[in-house]
Amino acid sequence: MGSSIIVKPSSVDHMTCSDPVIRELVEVAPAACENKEKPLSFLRVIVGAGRSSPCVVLLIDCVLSDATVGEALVVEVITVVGKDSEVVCDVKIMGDWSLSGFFAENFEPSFRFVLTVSYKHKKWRTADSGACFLSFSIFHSFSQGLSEDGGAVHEHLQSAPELTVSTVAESRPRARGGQSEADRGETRSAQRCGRMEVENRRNGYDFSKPDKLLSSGFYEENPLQDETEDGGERWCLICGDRASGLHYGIISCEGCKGFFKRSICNKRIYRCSRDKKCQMSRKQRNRCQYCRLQKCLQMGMNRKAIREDGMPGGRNKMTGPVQISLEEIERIMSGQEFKEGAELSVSWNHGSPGKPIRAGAESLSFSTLSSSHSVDVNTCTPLTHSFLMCNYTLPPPSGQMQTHSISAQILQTLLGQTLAADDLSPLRTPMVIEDGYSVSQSELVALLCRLADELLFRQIVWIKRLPFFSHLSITDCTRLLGTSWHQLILLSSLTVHSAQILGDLATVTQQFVPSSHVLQRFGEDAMEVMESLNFLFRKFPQLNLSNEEYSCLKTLMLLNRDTAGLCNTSMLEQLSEHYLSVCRGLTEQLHPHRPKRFSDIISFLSEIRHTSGKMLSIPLEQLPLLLKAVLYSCTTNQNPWLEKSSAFRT
Amino acid sequence: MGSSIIVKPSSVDHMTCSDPVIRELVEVAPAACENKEKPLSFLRVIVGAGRSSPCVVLLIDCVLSDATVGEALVVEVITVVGKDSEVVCDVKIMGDWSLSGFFAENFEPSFRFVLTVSYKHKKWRTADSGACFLSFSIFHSFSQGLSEDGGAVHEHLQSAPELTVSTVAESRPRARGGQSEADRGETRSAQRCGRMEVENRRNGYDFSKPDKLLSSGFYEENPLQDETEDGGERWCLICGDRASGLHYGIISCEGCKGFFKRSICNKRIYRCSRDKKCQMSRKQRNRCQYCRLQKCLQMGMNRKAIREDGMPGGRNKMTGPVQISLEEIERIMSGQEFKEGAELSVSWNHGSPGKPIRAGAESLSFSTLSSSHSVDVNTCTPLTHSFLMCNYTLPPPSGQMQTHSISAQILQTLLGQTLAADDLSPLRTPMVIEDGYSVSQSELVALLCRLADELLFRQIVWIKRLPFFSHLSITDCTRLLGTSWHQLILLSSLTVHSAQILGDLATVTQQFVPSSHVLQRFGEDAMEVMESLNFLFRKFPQLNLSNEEYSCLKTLMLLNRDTAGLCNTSMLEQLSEHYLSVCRGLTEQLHPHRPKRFSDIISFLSEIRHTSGKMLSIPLEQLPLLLKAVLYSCTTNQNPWLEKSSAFRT
DNA sequence: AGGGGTCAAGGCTAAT
DNA sequence: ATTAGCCTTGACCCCT
Ligand SMILES: [Zn+2]
Ligand SMILES: [Zn+2]
Ligand SMILES: [Zn+2]
Ligand SMILES: [Zn+2]
Repeated sequence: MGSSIIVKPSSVDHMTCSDPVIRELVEVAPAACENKEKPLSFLRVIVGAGRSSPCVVLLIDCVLSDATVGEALVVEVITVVGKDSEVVCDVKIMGDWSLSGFFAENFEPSFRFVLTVSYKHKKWRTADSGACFLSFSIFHSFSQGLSEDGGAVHEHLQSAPELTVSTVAESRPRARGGQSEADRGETRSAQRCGRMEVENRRNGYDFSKPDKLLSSGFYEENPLQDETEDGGERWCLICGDRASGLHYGIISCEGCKGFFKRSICNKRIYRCSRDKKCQMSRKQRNRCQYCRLQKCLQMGMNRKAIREDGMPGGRNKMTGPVQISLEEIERIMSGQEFKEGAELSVSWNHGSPGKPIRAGAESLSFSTLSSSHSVDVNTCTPLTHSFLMCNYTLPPPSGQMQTHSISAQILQTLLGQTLAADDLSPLRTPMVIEDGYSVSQSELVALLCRLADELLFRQIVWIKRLPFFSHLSITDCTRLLGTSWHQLILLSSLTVHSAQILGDLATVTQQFVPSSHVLQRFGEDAMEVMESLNFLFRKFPQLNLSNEEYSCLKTLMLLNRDTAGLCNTSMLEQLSEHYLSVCRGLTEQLHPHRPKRFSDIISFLSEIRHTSGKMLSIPLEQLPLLLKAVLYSCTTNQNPWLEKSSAFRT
Repeated sequence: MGSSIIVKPSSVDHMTCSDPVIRELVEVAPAACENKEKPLSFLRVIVGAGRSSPCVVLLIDCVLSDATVGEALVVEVITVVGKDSEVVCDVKIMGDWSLSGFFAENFEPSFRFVLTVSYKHKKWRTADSGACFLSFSIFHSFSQGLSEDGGAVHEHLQSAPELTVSTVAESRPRARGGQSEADRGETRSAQRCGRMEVENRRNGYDFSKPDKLLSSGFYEENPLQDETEDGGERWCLICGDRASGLHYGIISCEGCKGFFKRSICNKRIYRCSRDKKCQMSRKQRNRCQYCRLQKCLQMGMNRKAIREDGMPGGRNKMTGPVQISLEEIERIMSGQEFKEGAELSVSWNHGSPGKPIRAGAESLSFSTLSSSHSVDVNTCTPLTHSFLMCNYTLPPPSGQMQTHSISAQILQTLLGQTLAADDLSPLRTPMVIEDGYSVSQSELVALLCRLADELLFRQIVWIKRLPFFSHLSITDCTRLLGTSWHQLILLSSLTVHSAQILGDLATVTQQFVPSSHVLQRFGEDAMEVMESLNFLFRKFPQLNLSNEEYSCLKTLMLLNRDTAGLCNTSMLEQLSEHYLSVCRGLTEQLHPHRPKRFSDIISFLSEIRHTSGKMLSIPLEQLPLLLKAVLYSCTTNQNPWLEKSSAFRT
C-alpha cells in the first residue's frame, strides 16, 4: 500500500494572505491503475511572495502516496499572462517554485497559470487557474523589512491553525500531520464529484460560504478571468444580496434590478424621510426607496440599458456601468431630467457640494475646464524631456501670450493622461453584509487583505497607464511602487474611495466585535496609527481636492525622491518637479483665496507617507480593531464628509 | 460647365410596375477628370415590359452632363441568367433597350444583368443587378389588349407623380422636370456616401424603409441570387422580423428560431386564449405562444433539424422545410406525439376537416393513396402520345386485371409529376405588418404587385416542371401562359394560398383606409368583380379540393382550348382531355356520393376564368379597396373556411 | 451556414 | 400597489 505523506509549505514563512488557488485536477495520462491508489491524490497551489525580491511564488501543496521526501515531482508551469514561456522544472516535493522574475520583469498585476505535474509515470494537469492577482503581501514583507522588524505577518500566520492539512481521496490512507479532517461529510461529497476542496483556508475565513460576508468580487470581475466559477457567486453591489448576474451594467440582485426598472420606467420620484444615507442590505433595502435608487445610480446602473420598445431578449451592444455625478443623480432622482448630453458630468466647481472626488466622476470635460480656468504653466517647470515634447505634440512654452492654449494642451495631454489613467469606479470587493451578521476577526482580516489587493491592483494598472510609463524601466517602476504602494493605497482610500470606506467598510467593521485577546494586544503603535488615520480621514477631505489635484498628488507620491536604487533619477526628478508645479498651479487657480492651501496639501502628503509607513508595522491581526475604531470615530459624531454640509466648503 | 439633361423614360408608356432596379455605379475606367463634373452622374435601370411581345425591356434612366439628345451612349448588357450572350448595342440617350426575346425565347422566369456603359471615353459598370423576376405586367398589358381597352395600368402610371425625377450627384446642376427633390436632406446624405437612391419609387411606395410593410421577400429569397445583398434583407416567414437565415428549414428570425427550439426540446404545450388565429408580427409574436408555434409548424419548420445529441452540426442539407397537415400540427401542439413516421401526412380523406389543399401539404404519400383507392384509368382517355409512354416507362393499359397497379403507376407518373411540379410552400412575399401600422394605397398596390409577381413566378416554374413541358414549344408555352396566367394565379389564391390570402393579406388590407378619391371611383366593374370574388372565396373552398384535383384543374386551365395561335394543338387537346378524365376519375373516386361534384368543379373553373378576366380591366388603383372588401367579407361574419366547422364537410 | 448555448433584457404572478 | 423569485425571450456567440 505504501505510506502517504503530506507536503506542507511550512518552510515558507514569508507567505502572506493571498487565497489558496485550487483547481480540479485533470488526469492527462491514461489512468494505468484505475481503482488502485492514486499516487497523487491532492494538489493545491498557493500563490505566495518571493523572499528576496517582489515576485510570485507558487507553492505546491500535495499529497503523495508511497513517496519519500526528496523524490522528484516534475512540475511544468504554463503561465498564460505574464511570462509566456513554458518552463519545465524539477521540483523537490517539499520545495516551492517561483515564477522567476514574474512582476519584477514585466510589471503585470495579474497572471494565470496551468500546472502539469508528472510523478511516477503519471501526469496530471490542473485546470486553468483563472486570473490571479498580485497580493499586496508581495510588497508588504519588503516594506516591513525596510521599516520595522517584519514579524507582524509572520506572527499572524503562525496563529492560523492547520494551514496545510489536507486529505487523501477515496483510498483514504491514514492522514498524518494534524487531526484527520477527512471524516467530515462535506469533504467526502466534494471529492466524490471530482473536485478538490480546501478544508482550512488562510486566515481562518471560510471561503466556502461566500454568502456570509465576501465573495470573489474584484477577483472574479476582472476581464482577465474566464468562466472558472468554482461555486463562486456574485453579490449585489447595492444591497449585498445574492446577485443573479449583471443588470443594467452592474452586478446586482433580482430585487434591485426590478426596482431600478420600475423606478426608471415609471419615472418614480421618491423621498427619503431621513438623511439620504440609509444603509442598503437585503433586509433594509425596502425601507427607503430614495436611497435605494440613489445607490443604484451611484453604483453605476445604466438607464440606457432599459429598452425603449420593451422587447425582451437579445443582447445590448454597449451597456457597461455608467458613472454619473452626484448632481446628475440628484437631478434624476428629483425628476428634473432634461435635455440630451446630461450624462456628461463635470465634476468640480459647478457649485458641487460635498466631495468632488469620489468613485463615480470619471467623465470630466476638459474643454469646459480649459475654457473657464487657465493654469499659468509659465510658472511650472519647463518641460524639456523628449517624450513630453514629442509624444503629445506639445508646443514649447515660448511666451506669455499662449498661456491659455498651452494650458489647455497640457491639461489634455500630460495631466489629462494622468487623470484618465486612474480608475475612479467603485471598488469591486464586496463590502456588504446581511443585517445582523456578526463579522469575525478572520473574516475582517480577509476583507482588508482583499481590499488591499484590489487597491494595489488599481495602482499598478494606473502606473502602466501613466503617460511616462513607457519611458521608465521596469526596475525603476518596481522600486517606485515598492516604496510608495502603501501611500498610494491610503491616498486612494482617503479620496476616491472614501465613500465606500466610510460607508460600506465602516458598516462592516461595526459588525465586528474584537476578542479580548485582540483588545489586550492593541498597543502604542496601533494607538498612534489610529490617531493619525483619524486625523487624516477627518481633515483631508476638507481640502476638497479636485480630481486633477488628486492625480498630481498621487503621481508625486509615486515619484518619491527618497526611493533608493533608481536608475533614471534625473528624469524622475524632472517629472516630480513638473507635477509639483502643475499641482501648485491648479491649486492656486482653483482656490485663489486660500494661499496656504498648497502647503497644506503638501503637509498632508507627508502625513500620509508617515502614517502608511507606520501602518506596515501594525500586525495584521490588529487592523480590524484599528479600522473599526477609526471608521467609527469618523462616521458617528458629526461627520462632515458624508454630509453635504456647506459649512466646510470654501 | 455644360448643361446636364435628365433622360426620362417617359416615352415608355407600356411600362408597368416592376420595381426600379438601381445599383451603385462602379466606375470601370480610371477616372480621368476626378474633381470635375462626372459626365455620367446617375444611372438607373428600370425593368419594363415589351410593347409588342411579352419580353423584358431595360429602361436606362440616366443623367448626363454636357450632352445633347441623340448622342450615343454605348450600353453593353451581360445577362447572367437567361441569355448568356454579351451584346454591345448603341443606345440613343432617350431610347430604351430591350432584352430581345428574353422570356419569349427561353421561358425563364428570372434573370440578372450587368450593364457596362460607355460615354465620352469613360466607362462605368453597374453592380450585379441581383435576381430580377418577370413582372406580371409583362402579360398584363397583353391580356388587357386582348380583353378590354388596356388603359388601366397606363392610367395608374399616369397618376404616379414624378416617376423619373432624379438628381445629379455632387455637382448638382439645376434639376429639371418636376420639383427639385434634391434639396431633401436624406437625398444629399445618401449621395454623399456614394450610393444612388431613387427619390420617387414606383407606386409611391418607399422601398427604402423595408421594416414598414414589405421587403424584398420573395424577390431576394430566390436561390438565383448570390451575395449581392445591397441592403436586401430576408424576413421571417413567421413574424416578419428581420431573418438571420434558414433555421429548421425556413427563413426565420433569431426569436422564432429560439422559440421553436425551446418549444420542441422542452415539449412545451401551449394554449391559445383566443381563437387560435392570433396574428404574428415582431411586436405581437409574444402574445400567444400557441399561435406562434402553430405558425412555425404551418410555415414548415422541421422538428427533425433539432439535434438530439446536442452537437452543433451545421452543414445538414437534408433538413429542408416539412409541410405537415393541420391534424398533425394539432397533434404536435397538444403533446399527443407518439411514434415515428407521423411526419408523413396524407392530405385527404383522413376525416380531414376544412381545407385539404393549402400551403403545407406537399409530402403526399402515393402508396397510401393507391392502395386504398383506385382510379379506373380505363375510363380515361388512353394515352397514346409518345412521351407519355416512353419517358416514364408507363406500361400500356392492356387489361382489366392490372387496373390497380396501372392506376398507381399513372398516379406516380403523370399525375404525380404534375402534382410534384407545384410549389405548395407558403408565399415568400412578406405580408406581415406592425401592430398599428397604417397601410397606404401605394403600399398596398406595391404589395399586390409583388404578390402577383410571385404567383406568376410560381406558375412559370410549375409549367417548366410539368411532365409534358419539354414536348411543348416555347412559343406555345408562352401563348398558353399569356392566356391563362391570371386564371392560374386566381386559382392558386383560392386554394393553396388561401390561408395566407385570407389571413395575412386580409390583415394588411384591414389596415388600409381607402381615400375618398378611390372610393368615388369604385365603379360598376369593380362591384361586379367584387361579387364574383366574394362568391369564389366563399364557395370554392367548400369543394374541398384535393391536391390532385387541384393539379388537374390548374393544368386544364393552362391547356385552355381557346388559346389562339398555337402550333401543336392536337397534343394539347389530347392532354387536356386526358387531364379532364383523370380529374373526373379522381372526383368520382373521392366523392362517390356527390355525383354533381365534377360538374360543379368545372363550373367553378369557368367562373374563375371569367372573374380573373374581368379583374384585368379593373384599374390597379381600385384593387386595394376591392381586395379589402372581399377579404373583409370573407373573414368576418361567419367564415367557414378558416374554421374547422364540420357542417361543410361531406 | 446553421446548429446549440449564453445571459441580460422583459414578463408574470404569488406574496406582502 | 410594490416586491422579487422565476420564467421566457432573443442578439450574439461559438462550434462543427
Ligand atoms: Zn440588490
Ligand atoms: Zn433614505
Ligand atoms: Zn420570426
Ligand atoms: Zn393565439
